[in-house]
Amino acid sequence: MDKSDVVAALAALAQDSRLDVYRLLVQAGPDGLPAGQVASRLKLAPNTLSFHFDRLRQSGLVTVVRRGRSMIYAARFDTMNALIGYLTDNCCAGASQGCVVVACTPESKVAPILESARVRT
Amino acid sequence: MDKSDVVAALAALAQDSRLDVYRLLVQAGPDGLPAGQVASRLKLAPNTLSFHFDRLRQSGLVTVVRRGRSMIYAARFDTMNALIGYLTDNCCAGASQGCVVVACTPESKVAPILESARVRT
DNA sequence: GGGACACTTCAAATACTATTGAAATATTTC
DNA sequence: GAAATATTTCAATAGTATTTGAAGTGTCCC
Repeated sequence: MDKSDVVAALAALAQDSRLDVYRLLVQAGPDGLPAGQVASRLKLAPNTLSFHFDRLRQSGLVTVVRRGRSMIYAARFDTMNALIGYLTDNCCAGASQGCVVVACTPESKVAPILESARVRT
Repeated sequence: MDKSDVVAALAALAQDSRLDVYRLLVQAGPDGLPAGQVASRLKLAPNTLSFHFDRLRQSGLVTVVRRGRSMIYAARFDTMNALIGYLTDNCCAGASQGCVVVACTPESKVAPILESARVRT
């Protein structure tokens, strides 16, 4: 993850609605949520939400797959971990004081859908 | 740390120069660096840098104290930890899969300067 | 106190971001 | 295939951020 990716991810998260969306997806876990459910929970207009999802997707923070008429968005934990790693990297020039690194690696409970699941990153 | 603080901190970090500045301060550790040294290392105009420091300070990511003619800026590790905590909070609805939380709590090697050290947060 | 040094503040120009309403696309159901 | 559902794309507008040059403030040293 290079600097421009990090800036893009931070910029994506640095907005009220998107931060809410992202956190909702983080809490939802690897199986994600359909766009409509995010829209209704957060009371966002579908076109506005679509714009925000796009930012999150372009910056690598979420993935999306189509399932029927719905678009299922899910948080990318690898990106979140890389982001945090970048921020805390070489903290205090590597001094030994308690700097623990985060690692979120949850697993999906849903079997991967192979045919209709073309993931757009 | 409430949502608006988190958005402010993320927005502060979501900018090329500021991200560089912040990381430099994180690596420098709790004793910080004088503004001029940051300016020369990152090749930034002093007024531009001052603007960026202000953003970082307003969002609680850095502190500043005057030492003689210099302004010493330092990263606030408590804010960084809170920020990361917010992002990873309730990850996967609290599922038990390996979600470790970060904690950076380094200590200064410099004895606190009591007279001239009015910290502006 | 006068000059040099280290930074900050101000004002103006330019560029980016978010939101809205209207129209378009993909998928399912009848 | 037409209607309904779920979501995206487009165009316009209003608000916010970054940079630059010029001027200002606080501190040290003679």
